[in-house]
Amino acid sequence: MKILPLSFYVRDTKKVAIELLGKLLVRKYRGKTYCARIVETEAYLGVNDRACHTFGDKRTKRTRSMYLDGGHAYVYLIYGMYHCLNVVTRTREHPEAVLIRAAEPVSGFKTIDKKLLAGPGKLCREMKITKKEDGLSLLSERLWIADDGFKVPRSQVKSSPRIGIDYAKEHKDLPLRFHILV
DNA sequence: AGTGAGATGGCCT
DNA sequence: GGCCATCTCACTA
Repeated sequence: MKILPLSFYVRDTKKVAIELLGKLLVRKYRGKTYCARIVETEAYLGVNDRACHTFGDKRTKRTRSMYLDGGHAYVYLIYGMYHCLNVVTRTREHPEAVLIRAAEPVSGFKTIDKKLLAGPGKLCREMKITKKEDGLSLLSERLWIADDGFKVPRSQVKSSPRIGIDYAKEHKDLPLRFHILV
């Protein structure tokens, strides 16, 4: 069980999005440890990607942590009631990130129902991830991603358009969503 | 099985 | 004031 090092995150965002599939997301909160296998991600490619919060180099209070170096968490509130967890990639000169859209429970959860963490809002709700974790290092004690040797053959990785970004005009159909085929 | 609406709040213009 | 990188439940068929 190897914690992913900084060098994993400071790379091409699309590559990171694909290689995060099958990795273990681990969260420690109030004495409990939640562990889940990542099965769906989306790449957000920074200042030139209309779907990305940093499109046009938009530096706001919300996007602040996207301008950290790779290996940090970017967490934001959506629809007033849900949070979304992103993994910041590349360097601070390239505000890009990977949205963790879904995972499957491995340990620490009340159920191992595969639907439990299917969706970015549910994942954050069940893993107790909120704005408090925004900007947190993924080499921290409370939140990290690990490789337990689980292999995902590239032939099992399917790409498709990203979800819920109809406003992104010419970028809305880019195949930047990745998930593991069942 | 598939569609539609409501909840709800921080942040941008 | 209006928009969201969502989820759930109620409704149709």
